[in-house]
Amino acid sequence: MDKNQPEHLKNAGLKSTVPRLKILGLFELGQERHMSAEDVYKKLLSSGDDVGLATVYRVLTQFEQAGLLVRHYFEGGKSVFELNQGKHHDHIVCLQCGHVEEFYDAAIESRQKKIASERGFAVHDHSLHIYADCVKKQCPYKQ
Amino acid sequence: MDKNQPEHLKNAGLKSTVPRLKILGLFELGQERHMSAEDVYKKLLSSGDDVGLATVYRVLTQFEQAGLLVRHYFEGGKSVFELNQGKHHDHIVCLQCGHVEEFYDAAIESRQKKIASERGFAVHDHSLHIYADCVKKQCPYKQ
DNA sequence: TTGCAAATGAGAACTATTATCATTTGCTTC
DNA sequence: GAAGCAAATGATAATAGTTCTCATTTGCAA
Ligand SMILES: [Mn+2]
Ligand SMILES: [Mn+2]
Ligand SMILES: [Zn+2]
Ligand SMILES: [Zn+2]
Repeated sequence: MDKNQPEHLKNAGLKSTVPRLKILGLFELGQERHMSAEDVYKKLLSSGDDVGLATVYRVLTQFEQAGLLVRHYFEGGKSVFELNQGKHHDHIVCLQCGHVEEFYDAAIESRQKKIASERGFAVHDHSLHIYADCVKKQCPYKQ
Repeated sequence: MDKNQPEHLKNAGLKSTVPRLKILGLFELGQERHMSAEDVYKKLLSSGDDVGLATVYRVLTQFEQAGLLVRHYFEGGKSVFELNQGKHHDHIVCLQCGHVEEFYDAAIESRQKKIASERGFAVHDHSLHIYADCVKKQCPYKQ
């Protein structure tokens, strides 16, 4: 595990507490890259860590504001978070199994900037979600 | 007002009822193109029409399933609906005033298809939302 | 008209999330 | 290391958006 976690928190202006370290750890060395608050909460519980759900929500929001995590609003109404690695990307979400795949396309990005500026908008950010079915892949829920 | 509304409903396999006609009317001749359930409910109330909130939600979902409306999930957690005019488009949302502008870009659309199919996904649909500030436009909330 | 399945409306229930507040914990200072 | 204290936590209440339940009403076909 990453011994610099307390530093990561300090650098972000957050004091190093048990719940924060556990949650950051889940993202830094977890197998799941995209997790909702509920996902995080359940993982903590099942690994015996006793963290309140309110704290999970609070910490996720703080991490987002501190730039440690990025939040996405996928369909379905719940926020999903992932480690902020400084590289913007967009997502393909499988409607059968929920599998999330990432992609980045410079052409799409530049078209967006162009379109927005032509129309007199100063872009803050954007979200591009492609909802699809895995056809060639292993999809645990589909066959 | 559109005298063919009952036909529109019939064609969609929905029987022509008072709440359905009122709601469809709001979208067909309303000034607001993108409306949430709450928006629709409030408009009905303020025009003296007594429709239950549950009915509004039910009817909006039925209209979506019937292909009369399209639903979008903008940030903020509430669904927004608009008349389905058969032309897919994406949205720029002003973070100051909430103004929504529509755009369509063939290059972006085809890049998306390409990316998804290269990775073995069969696209159902997608959403592209650009969050921005109106800089050249009239923004009632900004200045 | 009558009959009845379909639709509606009031309110309960549910889901995701935020707010409240008494208790606990991570530093700082002695 | 112990004391002090602001910041953080956790249990739970509250909120927002939406769906469910079920008794009553309505559209429409006979
Ligand atoms: Mn991602
Ligand atoms: Mn639109
Ligand atoms: Zn992008
Ligand atoms: Zn598009």
